[in-house]
Parts: sequence; structure tokens; C-alpha cells
Amino acid sequence: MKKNTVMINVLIIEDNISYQRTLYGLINRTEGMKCTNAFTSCEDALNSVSEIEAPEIILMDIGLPGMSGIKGIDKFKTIFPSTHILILTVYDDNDNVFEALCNGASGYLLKDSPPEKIIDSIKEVLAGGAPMNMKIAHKVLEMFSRFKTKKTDYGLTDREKEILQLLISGLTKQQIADKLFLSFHTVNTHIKNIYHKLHVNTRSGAVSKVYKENLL
Amino acid sequence: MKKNTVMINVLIIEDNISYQRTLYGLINRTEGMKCTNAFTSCEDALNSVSEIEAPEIILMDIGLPGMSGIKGIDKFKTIFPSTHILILTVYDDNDNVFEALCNGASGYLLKDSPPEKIIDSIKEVLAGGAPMNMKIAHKVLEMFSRFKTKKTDYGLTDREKEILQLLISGLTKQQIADKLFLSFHTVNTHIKNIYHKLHVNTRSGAVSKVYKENLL
DNA sequence: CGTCGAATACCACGTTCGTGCGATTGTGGC
DNA sequence: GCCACAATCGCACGAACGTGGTATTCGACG
Repeated sequence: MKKNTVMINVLIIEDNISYQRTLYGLINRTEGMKCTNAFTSCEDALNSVSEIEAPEIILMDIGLPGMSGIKGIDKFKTIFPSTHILILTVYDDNDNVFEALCNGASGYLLKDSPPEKIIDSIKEVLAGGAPMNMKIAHKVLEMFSRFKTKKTDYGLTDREKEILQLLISGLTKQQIADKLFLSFHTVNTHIKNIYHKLHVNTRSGAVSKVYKENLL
Repeated sequence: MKKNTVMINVLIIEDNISYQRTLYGLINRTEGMKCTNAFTSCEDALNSVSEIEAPEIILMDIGLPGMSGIKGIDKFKTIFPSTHILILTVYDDNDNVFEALCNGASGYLLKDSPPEKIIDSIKEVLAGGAPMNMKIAHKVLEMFSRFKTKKTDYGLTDREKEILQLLISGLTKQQIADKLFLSFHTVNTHIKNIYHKLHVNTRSGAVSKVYKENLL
């Protein structure tokens, strides 16, 4: 009935031995999943990489001795590009969450999650989802809203925005003039006005401001 | 048994009348929740704002006639700062998801969600969570990983990075020279080398590259 | 009707930049 | 001991920029 090819192969990296065993047992007790490799550090796992087959899922702790799980995400993503990495940790501070997700983690769970939640999350990852602890999901949205600085209005006219756009893309005044069928002098005037409105006095100042404040 | 004060007040903004009624019925059939106000556009809702009490939750569509739900998030967040806005839409493209979450949505569901999922999500929001459709959560993580572009290494030396930093902050070559107790010519040379390594030939090109690729 | 902002256009001047050369010194590796 | 490389310094020149002006046109708004 059960074929090896449909078994979900899970790799565990967790330095707390008793919790590692708990996970190991949980996986192997679950229909359709197996865990043949469990390590206590990224280094150990990386050393054995040549001898094991690519897992579908890596359950990864963050607070590991030696290389942190965050760094580990990077490494394993390089070696096993199609493997999904599921973070399972006690850390729920913004920095760890942010770094982990940026590095390509497929999900983020906290260690207080009940066993069924962990199993469900593995299935969810493979179904194309991104399981996250409720608190973590909330943090993620918070980070988003912080990203979007409400665009300060400097009162730029449409024409000025258009020229600013070209300015940023690196064209010279003359090139902008050609592109918009304007005189060099007109462009010059517009740029002067843009500088005044943005309170800058160089084109790189303008570029900086646009990127920093997410204008345009 | 049921007290008004513990009732969760839900406001609905949904232009599809039949779906709106479905939601309305669903909410009012649910223990501990009530919906007394349902609108078909943000404009309608905003006009009635003075006559209604602040809801705990707004169920908001995105594809609305007139003002889009995205814009609506902003408006309602201003009027009812503590109200949670739950997006309920058919749109799952990156732009809409991104904009909605940046504007402060507390969750993002797709209209194919079963009724129980909607009710659960409302509860989850109030419990401090951020309910998201599985696909949406996945997109959100994708966006994160795109944010953290793994810094391409252009082989800049420490000194060059230092000068690039000052370049970006808007100093002229002479000012940089003064700040670092260097000759103008030295700074000039460093900048030349930076341009070569970054494959740009203007200071604004360098600034652009640094921001776009998240260098430094 | 007047006036205000936006868009257009022009000029001149000094400053800064980008780039072509070349050069010396010190440090670290093989 | 030699080579590579980073860091330092130098010069000259044309191109592009930033800034101070002034001026015309045209639509909008009161």
C-alpha cells in the first residue's frame, strides 16, 4: 500500500535532543512521512549532505550551536533548491522572523505548536502554502505596513514627476529634452523646480529621496 | 445570556448584492456576532460613518465601484483606528495583496473561502492574528524574499564602500576628501574604481544601484 | 477682468563631474 | 624576491550640472 516514492522525506535539525526525538517519532509515526536524518547542528547536517537524498522538508531550529538556523537556510537552499524549510523555534522577535523569511523559509512555527499543527504545516507547505504561527503572521503584516511610508506630497506636478522619473533613470538634461520634445532650457527649469520642491540641490539627492521615501 | 456588549460588530462593504446578503446572513446567524451595516461602496459607507458606531471588523471587498477597497482601508483606518479590516476579494495578484497589506489590512481572504473559514478568520483577527489564504501567505513570503536580494558582490573594498556611503549621502568629492582627510584626487580615483566595479558612470547611477540592489 | 500656476523657452556663469593618463607606498601571498 | 592589489596622490580637459535671472503663453478660478 505505502510506497517509498510517495513518502514525504523530512530532515530535522534541532539541538535539543529530547525535542529532536519527539519530532523524529512524530514524523515517523505519521502516515506518508518519514525522517531518516536528524542532526543537532547545521554543520553536522552539511557534512552529511553528500550521503543523503534531498529531503522535501527541513524542520529547522534557529537557536543552534555554531551556525544559526538563519544562516543555515541559505546554505541548504543552495544545496537543495527545491527543499522547503520550515522554521520551528522559540524565537518570535522581529529580527529573527524577518531574516528567516527573507532568506527563503517556507514557514515559521513556534515550538509551542501542538504536534498536529506541525504535521498539518508540513502538508500545507507542500500544497504551496506558507504556514505561520498566528503571532508571526501578525508580525509579518506589521512589517509590511511599516514598509509603506505614506508618500509625502511635495506638490510635484505631473510634468515634474515625468521628468523626475527620467532623471532617476539616468538620462542627462539634453536626453530628457529630446525624449519629451522639449527645449533643454525647459527641462533645466523643471529640474530647478523639482529640486526646490524636494529640498535637494543635486540629482543624486533627488534620486536618494525618491528611493528613500518611495516617491513616484 | 447574550449581551450586546460582547457582540462583535461587523461592517460589510461588498458590491455584489447576493454575496453581501450571504455574508450578512452568515454573520447574524453566528453566535456572538452581528452585522447592522452593509454597504455596496466605500463612498456609501463613509457617508454613513457619523450615524454608526465603530465596528470591530470591516469585511471589505477590493473590486468596488468608485473608490477601491485599497483606498478604503486608508480612509477607514483614519476614522476607526482600532477597527480591523479584513479583505475578502477575488483578486490574488501581487499588487493588490501588497497594497492592501501595506495600507494596514489585518487579513486577506479569497472569496472561495468556506463560511466557517470567514468566521474563524474574524475570531483570529480579534485574537491578534493575521488570517490569510494559503496562497496569499505564500505570496507574502515571496515578497519578503524578493526584498532581501542577496547582495551581489561587486568586489568593493572597505574604503570604497565607505566612500560610496558618503557619495550616496550627497557629499561632493571635495567634501568627502575633507571628511576622510584625503586628497581630492584620491577620492576621485576611488570613485572612478567604484563606477567601474558597479558598471555605472554617474553618481546617480551609483545611488540607484545601491538602493535597487540593497547594497551597503 | 485680473491674476495665479504650470509649462514653455532662453542666457550666462561658475562649479562639479567623469575620464583619460601616470605615479608611489605598503601589505600579504606564493 | 616578486607580484598583485589596495590606497594614496597628481594633472588636464571637455561635458554636464546647478543657479541666478527674465519672459511668453494658456487655462483656471474667483
